[in-house]
Amino acid sequence: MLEKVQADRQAKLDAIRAMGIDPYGWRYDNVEPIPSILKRHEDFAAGKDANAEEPMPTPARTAGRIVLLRDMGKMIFAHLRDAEGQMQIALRKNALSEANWGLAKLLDLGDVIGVQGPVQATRTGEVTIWAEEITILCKGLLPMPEKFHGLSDIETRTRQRYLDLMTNPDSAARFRKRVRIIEHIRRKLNERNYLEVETPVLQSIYGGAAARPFTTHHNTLHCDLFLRISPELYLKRLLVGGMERVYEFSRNFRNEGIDASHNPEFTLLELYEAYADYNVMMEIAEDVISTAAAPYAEQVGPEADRMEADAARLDAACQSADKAVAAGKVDAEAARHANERRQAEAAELRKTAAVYRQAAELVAKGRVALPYGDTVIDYTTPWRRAKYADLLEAHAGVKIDDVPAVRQKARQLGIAEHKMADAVVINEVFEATAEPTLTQPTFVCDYPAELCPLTRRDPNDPNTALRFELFIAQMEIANAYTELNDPAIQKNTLTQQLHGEGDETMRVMDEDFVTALMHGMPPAGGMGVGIDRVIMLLTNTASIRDVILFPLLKPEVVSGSE
RNA sequence: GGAGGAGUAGCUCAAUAGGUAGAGCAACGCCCUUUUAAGGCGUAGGUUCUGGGUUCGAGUCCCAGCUCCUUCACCA
Repeated sequence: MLEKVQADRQAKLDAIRAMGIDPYGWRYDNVEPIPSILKRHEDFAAGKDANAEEPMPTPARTAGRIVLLRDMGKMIFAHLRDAEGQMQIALRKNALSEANWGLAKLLDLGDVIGVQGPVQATRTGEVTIWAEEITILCKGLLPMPEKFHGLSDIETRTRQRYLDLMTNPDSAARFRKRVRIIEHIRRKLNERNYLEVETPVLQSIYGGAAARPFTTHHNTLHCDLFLRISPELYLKRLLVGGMERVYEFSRNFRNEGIDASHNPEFTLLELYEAYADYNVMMEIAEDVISTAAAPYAEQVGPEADRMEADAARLDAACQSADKAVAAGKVDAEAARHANERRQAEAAELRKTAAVYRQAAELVAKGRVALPYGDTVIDYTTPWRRAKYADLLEAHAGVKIDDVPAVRQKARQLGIAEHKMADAVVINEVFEATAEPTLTQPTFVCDYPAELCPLTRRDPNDPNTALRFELFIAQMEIANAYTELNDPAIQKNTLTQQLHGEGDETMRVMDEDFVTALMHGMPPAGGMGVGIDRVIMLLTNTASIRDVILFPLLKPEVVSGSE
């Protein structure tokens, strides 16, 4: 079947070649983005250009992929989709050259073409390019996924992301948002005089985090190397060198489990600022994320409207299907099945719309609110700052320095505490009791010092480290320290290993890093921000795999490759 | 690694009790110059994820495996 479609398309491709046309096209200049054409026409039609010289209809030239095709014999309507929009084009036998019309009749869904012609609305009001000339830019040999439902199979959408992007505008829009959010963060940091730097992915000593690394090998150097689990120790070396404000959008690799919020390779923004501390990092985190969220908060209300309208449309489709069944035009069983699906989809839409509506109400009051799953996150600054010890006491009912009580609580929670160091037990209890409550943006401040080998201690309390983690929607979003710059203490904490931290996440001594500190690192604040998770939050996406273009999947087994 | 779910035409999905595997879209042929998921008539299209087993007969039941999803474990 697929072979037949492919053969049909190949035959058309050959026919195009026989006409002396290259079916794979060439450079095509002066292309106007489709949203721009639509906007131009809208402005013109609204009379904003009424005194302009431009004659109606206005000319346009654009290019895109054919995503809808209605061949009516001597006239063909098609929809062209480009990177950010979609519009109708009309191809008419009378309006095109003979060769162009011959080409038009050989077009298929999925082909990429260029079009030129006047823009004018149809009788029913759809803005359309009435083509005077078309150019084939690329012939597709394989069929596109279905035009209405698009591609929904999650595995195919991920493995063949190009199909997801070309058929699901929502998915394409999400990845564009990702790019814009990262641009926004970069701009914000540059405005603060930060330098974007690049540090090694291939490292002979891995550090800066507790995680299992991927290992690889360099052939001519005859040595094993690790893919970085964190850029931290390199960025701090730059502080020593006098680069006072540095950041890196750092792809890190951790050889650990995969789930909805963990991908083996992920993007961590790490930044370090000399003469700052973790309080400065809090301000930066708040500022950068809340201002990134702000433009999307404005769209929440309209999106709720759109979802409710879609749900109403599905209801209407159900009713017309019922009528068709009553009139005996449609198979009742098939209609019932289709209606069940429509109703389920409508119910889902309304549920989601209700959350958007709730967020929109907050936005109307001047707050920066976005939906995430079935809750609303309020990003309005300042964000809550809470002490680790206070949260532990509030949610676990134990004081942080009452170790026997903490251990008893751990046993109640089913944590095998007897082999764990005190600090590890405390953290287990914290994760089980306090973390699930952290839905709204919260800086959890001042961690047990033993857990934080790279963090400076509170001068008034050596058991407390000046560290915060930022939680939003129960996810750990950022992790920041007032950085430790005393080489003697640093060397000491790197050699300690806590019981219960896991054998394979050994702290590794990096002698050169300690040497760097001995040359003097200014006091500094540093932070890591889980960029993929920030994107998840701001795009209301439940799985990290949907915000990474090509997340890791197990390779498909090719038959006969053994 | 544990538990649960899914895998049917290129795509989106059906198949009631174990009894000839269907529909829409896409494709192919014909008609149609303002259509909107265009429409009409017709044609073709299947290793039901893979491999075993039970049975007169398996998409359906059993066993093993593969991939994906959810969840738990793991996870700075």
